Amino acid sequence: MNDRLFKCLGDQNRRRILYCIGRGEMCVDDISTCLELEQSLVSHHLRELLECGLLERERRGKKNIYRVTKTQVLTLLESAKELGDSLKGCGCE
Amino acid sequence: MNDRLFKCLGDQNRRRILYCIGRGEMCVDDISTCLELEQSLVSHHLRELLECGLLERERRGKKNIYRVTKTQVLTLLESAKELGDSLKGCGCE
DNA sequence: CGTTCATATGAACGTCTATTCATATCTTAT
DNA sequence: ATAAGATATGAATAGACGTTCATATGAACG
Repeated sequence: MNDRLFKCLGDQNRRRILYCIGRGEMCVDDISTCLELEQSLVSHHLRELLECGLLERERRGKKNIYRVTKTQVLTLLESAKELGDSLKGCGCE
Repeated sequence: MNDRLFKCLGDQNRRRILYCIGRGEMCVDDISTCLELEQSLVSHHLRELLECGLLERERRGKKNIYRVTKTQVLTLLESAKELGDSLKGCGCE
């Protein structure tokens, strides 16, 4: 268990998407242009994040708006970043 | 960046190894029998954890002793666990 | 030195995963 | 109803990853 969460966060583009949305909300196209990723690719990743329960979706007109449901994931990413940085200067690139 | 760390923690067996060693130290064979994993497999995973900088190795006689260098990773695993649990009851299995 | 214990390494294999391309779906406006 | 905008979906592909098996390495000890 927890495997899916880690696998989900294990992809850089998905983490970028989470960071990008942050505590606000965004539609697919905005994320797509913001991160310079293909719309289709973003959609696929959003689906995974959604199924993991990290995001929620809301229809608003033509657009689908995404929001981070569990903001804990942002702090988790932050701690991971700190840990990752502290691993840099120890012979392991 | 940070990609390798997440990928590393993305494997259940590697997380089990980290938990298993915990704040103590263990040799390969102990981990192997403790987790009921092939010695070879454990060795491969230890190598990855080592290269990520999460573990350090020490030769002691015939044995190789492994230790968790960055205990922050244990707390990180803990927070991830909590987050993962909170994701269970929201329609996403 | 040869043997045994403990571990590392490399090749091989199947499986999972990210990405792309093409197309379908759904919504609003004309 | 048709068209255009916005997004989702499915197939296909290439590359990465986890596991296993067989073998190599290294240390201690007779």
